[in-house]
Amino acid sequence: MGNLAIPLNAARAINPPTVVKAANRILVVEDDPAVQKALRRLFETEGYAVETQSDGRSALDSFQSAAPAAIVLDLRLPKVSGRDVCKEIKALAPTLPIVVLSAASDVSDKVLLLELGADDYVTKPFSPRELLARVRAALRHTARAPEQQIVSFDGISADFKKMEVKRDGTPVVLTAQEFKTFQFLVQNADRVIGRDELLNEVWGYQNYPSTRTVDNHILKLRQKLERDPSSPVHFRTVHGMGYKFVR
Amino acid sequence: MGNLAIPLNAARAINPPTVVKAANRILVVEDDPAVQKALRRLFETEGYAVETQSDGRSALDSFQSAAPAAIVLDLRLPKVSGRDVCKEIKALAPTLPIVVLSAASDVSDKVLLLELGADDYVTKPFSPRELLARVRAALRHTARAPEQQIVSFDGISADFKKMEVKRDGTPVVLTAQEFKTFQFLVQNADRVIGRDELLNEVWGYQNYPSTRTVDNHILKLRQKLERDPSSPVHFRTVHGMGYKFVR
DNA sequence: AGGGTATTTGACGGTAACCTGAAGACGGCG
DNA sequence: CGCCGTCTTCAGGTTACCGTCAAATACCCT
Repeated sequence: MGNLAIPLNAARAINPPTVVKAANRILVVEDDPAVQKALRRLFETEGYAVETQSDGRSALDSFQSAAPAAIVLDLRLPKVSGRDVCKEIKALAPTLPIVVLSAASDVSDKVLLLELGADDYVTKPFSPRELLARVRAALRHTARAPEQQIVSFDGISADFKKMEVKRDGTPVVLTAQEFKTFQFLVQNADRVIGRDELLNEVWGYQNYPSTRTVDNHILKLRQKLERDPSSPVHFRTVHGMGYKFVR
Repeated sequence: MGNLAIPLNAARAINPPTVVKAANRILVVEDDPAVQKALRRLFETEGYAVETQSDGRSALDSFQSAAPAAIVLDLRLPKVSGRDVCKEIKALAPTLPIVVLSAASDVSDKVLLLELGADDYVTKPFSPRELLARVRAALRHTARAPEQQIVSFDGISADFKKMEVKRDGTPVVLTAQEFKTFQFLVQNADRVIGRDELLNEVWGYQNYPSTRTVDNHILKLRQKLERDPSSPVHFRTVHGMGYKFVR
């Protein structure tokens, strides 16, 4: 196996017999050398170990031994198309997160990506930060595989997979944004979260609403979930800072 | 949110004797005076301190002494192209986040942004909100230092993520400024910190409150956290110099 | 295209936090 | 021991922030 020039960080990944999955190793599959180099720099400065491959066949050959925590895959590749690479990897390692790089034109149908089994995608040209964010998110999802998907407290129970919330057994209808806000707050319980962070994490990179929007959604959540909305227990506001969820 | 009178105060903000990296100072590099002015207003009304430069050379000359927390950089610049500026700054200060302003045509090349090492970009014409959101996101991410997030001493325990402080197990309520002051002092324990520095770091550079303000917050902290506020043990004053926190 | 729902925006009032200025106490220094 | 500059403390006046509402816009489904 090719334990060649794997960067310093990967030094922990010894242990020949069993293939150890390095927590922060990323396999980058990209044919353009310039982009490949830039991607390597991007991820390495963020503390990831980077393994690169330039075509689909070598990617397929090497991903088992490299045992990355995530794969960044360009769709346009020589030899074996990126799509087939994606499908095949997903077949062999269904939990391994894959983030796809694709030209804007390819993305006209998201369906394709779902078929491929990709976990997320960014379209070129993309902002480096966005790619980073997506990879990190993908890592979070699978790394914390047993991320609490069902929570309950104070008569409220939520199932994030089914997108169901109940209070005292009776279903509560949350809208999309409300639900996302709720989920983010719950999964970051006890932490103070600024409005900016909420806007970035929940609303994402396409909408840039004013901060009043956040307040309104918190208001709705309080009305729907708090026993006494006028004196909230769970959705607390931290003056000058943001909000904080406690159960 | 009409902080229009702020520029006056900013004019008084002379004499940084020691070069301190202000938590929220932004360097704007933009040659068009109108845009420059607009950007200044945008960031200043949001509470950031703004430093401006009109061309690449001065940007490179000044960014070290200005010590901004982030840079907003127009790609089309006189003298030295924005691309080179970006590359060079990234070489000198890899962790300093850079958000690039560019015409749509400039980013058509997928490679460009990655090669430059920019953290994020917005294409002209851009929405002020979007730019703000991206800058904030960039700031938040790099600010995520592996600082000690939980400290305890003498019956006092603090969790900076949760923004919780307890004395002998009972919660102590700190206001936003009090908390920020506390955090900064704790994370710079045993060091004498002048009022100027405190004002820069905790209050930001743009509004320059009278020095009484700092005293007042120290007072509050002593009242809330010291066992005997009249003879402080942890929040010590260094006559003629400033304050110093010891645990 | 139309109607209904979700989301966003902007205004307004109340309230908590903040800043300021003055008066007195303390400390350093001759 | 006395002077002067610096620090502490206190109490309004002012600002900035948050919650709420209602109107405007975006979104979706038929």
